[in-house]
Amino acid sequence: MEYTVQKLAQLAGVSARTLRYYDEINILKPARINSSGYRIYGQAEVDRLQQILFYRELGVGLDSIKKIVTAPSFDGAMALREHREKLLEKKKQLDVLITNVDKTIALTEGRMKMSNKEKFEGFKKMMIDENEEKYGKEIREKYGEDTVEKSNAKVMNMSQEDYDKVTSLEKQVKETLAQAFALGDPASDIALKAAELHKQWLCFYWNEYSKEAHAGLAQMYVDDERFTAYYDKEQPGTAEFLRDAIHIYAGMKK
Amino acid sequence: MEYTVQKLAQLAGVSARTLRYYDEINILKPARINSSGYRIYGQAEVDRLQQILFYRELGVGLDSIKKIVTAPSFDGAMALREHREKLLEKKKQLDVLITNVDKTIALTEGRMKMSNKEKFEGFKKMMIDENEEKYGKEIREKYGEDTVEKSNAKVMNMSQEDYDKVTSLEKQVKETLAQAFALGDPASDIALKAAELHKQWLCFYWNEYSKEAHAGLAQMYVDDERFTAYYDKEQPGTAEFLRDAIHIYAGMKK
DNA sequence: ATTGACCTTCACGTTGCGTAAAGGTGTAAG
DNA sequence: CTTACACCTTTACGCAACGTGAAGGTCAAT
Repeated sequence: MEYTVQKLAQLAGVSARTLRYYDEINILKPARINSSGYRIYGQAEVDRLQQILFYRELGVGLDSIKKIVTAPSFDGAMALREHREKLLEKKKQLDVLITNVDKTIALTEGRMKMSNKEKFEGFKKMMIDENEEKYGKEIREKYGEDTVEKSNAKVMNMSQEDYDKVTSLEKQVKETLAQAFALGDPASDIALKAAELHKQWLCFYWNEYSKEAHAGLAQMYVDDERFTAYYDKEQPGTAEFLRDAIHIYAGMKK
Repeated sequence: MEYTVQKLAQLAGVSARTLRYYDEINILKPARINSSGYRIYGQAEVDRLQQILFYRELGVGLDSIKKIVTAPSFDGAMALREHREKLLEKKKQLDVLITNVDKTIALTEGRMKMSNKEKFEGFKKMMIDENEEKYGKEIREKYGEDTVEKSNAKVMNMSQEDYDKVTSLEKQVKETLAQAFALGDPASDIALKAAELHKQWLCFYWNEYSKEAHAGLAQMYVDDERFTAYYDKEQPGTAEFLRDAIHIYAGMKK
């Protein structure tokens, strides 16, 4: 059986252009060229194309595929193992990305208007963490502890104070909330104190504060499992308790 | 504070070329150009670059970033949700790829020389499954059942019989093995029958058979958790039992 | 005046094809 | 025999996001 470009393309489910390209880069040459200059492929080429597509399906680059299919003695397993590592790396990166996107979505969904500054803080922190992980040891060995510390401080120095404040507030909210939860009354002074601290914390992220928005966010803490999980981590029911306290604090429960 | 390209580049951890490119595509213009034609960036540009890098870190394309940062009223959350979907898709694809690469590695590691034909069989089956999933409904509605069936048959007809045989053999091996395992003796007739069937099955993948290789593969079933998991799925210990049976069948245990 | 480290604008290379453009070929129908 | 239409060919630009020179101007210090 012999095939022209179009026929083979249809058979294999690729475009004719792809076949011409494969010809061009010497990865799949036609069996022969007929008198009119048409590319004619035979069974061997069909088989070879299958191989190529097989590896392509695995995400292997064409140049690597070339090595694999042109040199039959080439260690395909090694190439695949290397490729596997790359895939795993990519997947890890994707997981990080998805997590971050999730976080960002969670923030924007809460109608929080995170200032650019804060956005960058998180971003920089992320970068620092990554740099630490990747190059931390190497750099520390080369330049000593001090330089690294200074470098990190420099990257972070823009509003380190703000960051510290918000972190501290977050901690206070959690502690106060835990105490209030132990008492069990969302209308108690300490519960309202927790709500107040939560408002302060919130004001680091929101440009304008309103009782309605605050109450809405509190409700979302209960409705959205991501937030619920965060608040209920220590004590199940905390998210609900916080919502009630905030609703009372915001005067939403009459 | 004002920055030249290089300074800003260093501050933000990108290349000067990147900044010039961002200028070129109108995603980040310098605050002004000085008398010598140098790009001069100010605080606002620094902030904007942070935004850009933030989204870039999330894997968002530059054109999408452009929309997000140039139109402040643009729904960033929606863009992010869409982006999230893309990421999840990619991840799923990656998982499939990794699984397939794993399988292929497992095969080559087992020194199985899967013929191209068989490789392609698997490949085609994969493609058919995918096509079915994606377009099956649409195509069926358009062309009716028959056409689809014929089309699938056509793609598969190359060695459908071989495929059927090997599938049937695989089933027989599993069943015989289960029976033998219930008796508990890897030297029993039925256990050796399972080993024999396993050899037949194996011969569909291997070009040449040797007792040593067969025994080696059997050992790998125990050593490599991927295989162990496969054989132990119904009854834990089956992989080990099969290894013993094959070793006896191959005359490796005296 | 001369380095050397900056800056500028082209402009080509990367990957895996898609997509015309401009023209030749094969075959069936009018 | 012409016409139509589907197929084939080569050539070449376009895509994303820059990397990497090349050729030449600028700035500060020596």
